Amino acid sequence: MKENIDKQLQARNIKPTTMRQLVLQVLTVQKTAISLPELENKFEKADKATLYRTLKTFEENKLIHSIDDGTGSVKYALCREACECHPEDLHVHFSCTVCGQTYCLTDIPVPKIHLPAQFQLESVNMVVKGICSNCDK
Amino acid sequence: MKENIDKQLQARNIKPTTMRQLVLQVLTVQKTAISLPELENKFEKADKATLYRTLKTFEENKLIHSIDDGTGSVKYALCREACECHPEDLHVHFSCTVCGQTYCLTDIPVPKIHLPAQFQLESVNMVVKGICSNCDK
DNA sequence: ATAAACTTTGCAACCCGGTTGCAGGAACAT
DNA sequence: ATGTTCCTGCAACCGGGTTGCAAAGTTTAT
Ligand SMILES: [Mn+2]
Ligand SMILES: [Mn+2]
Ligand SMILES: [Zn+2]
Ligand SMILES: [Zn+2]
Repeated sequence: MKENIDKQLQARNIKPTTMRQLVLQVLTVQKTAISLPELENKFEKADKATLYRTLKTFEENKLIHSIDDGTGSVKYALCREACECHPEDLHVHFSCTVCGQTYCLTDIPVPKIHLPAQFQLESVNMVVKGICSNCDK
Repeated sequence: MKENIDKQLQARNIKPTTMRQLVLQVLTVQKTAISLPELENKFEKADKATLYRTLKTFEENKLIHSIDDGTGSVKYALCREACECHPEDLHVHFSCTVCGQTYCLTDIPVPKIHLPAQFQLESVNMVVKGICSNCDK
């Protein structure tokens, strides 16, 4: 497992420090996207700023992507191995209004949009809000 | 003009106080979506809390809709006259990474998404980021 | 091996958008 | 006129995010 973690980091040109290994471990176990405050709570004693910068580093190197789900805190989730976070790589996200979980709908690509003349697309954030399958029962 | 402002308020069952008339006036003139801090700056001396509650009232009564464009502050824009903010009523938004303006692309409806089983849709926030026609020159 | 240079971490402080409690004032109904 | 409800202004607070800085750790050059 540790092996794998380090490989992932190296594949994205991120030096495998202890802190980064731990954070990536959490992100790997995690099934839904996680916010900075939530990440903080996963550790007994961890510094917000360090975690913050760790996430920034991960994001810059496209190990993770961020989702603004409108809940007030940005969430983060692992990218697929080959992801370069280009517009074609993007998928839809789902934010549950009951449990607050945010899901990567990796099978659902963001639909192409035909923009008005002279508008240039760089990226898209598409978040569906509703009730997730866990809360639907 | 004042006439019109009051009519719009009454059409949404909002009592036309001075504050509300002024805010709606600003929102009507405004061509792009506006945030609470930006709205504050449109007035010499205005109370943030009052403006905040005014926007909330407007939103609850579907006179305006909110857009979370990921810039850190929620933006607001007028709804079309008949808008009920149902999923079918929603349109795509565009946030310019150069000038920071957020546009309502009212002609571009949010594409229908086929969610996984047991996921119930309530609403959608779709924001395209890029360079707007003004900044494209 | 030692020193210099660079990177990462931890702590504290700060910024800012958003939100709430409360008291005074305006509008409305009786 | 009196009571009730709604609106406004002020102040304080909250929480996520961000930064400066010095200590600790790592890498590179001598
Ligand atoms: Mn995702
Ligand atoms: Mn809009
Ligand atoms: Zn749920
Ligand atoms: Zn622009």
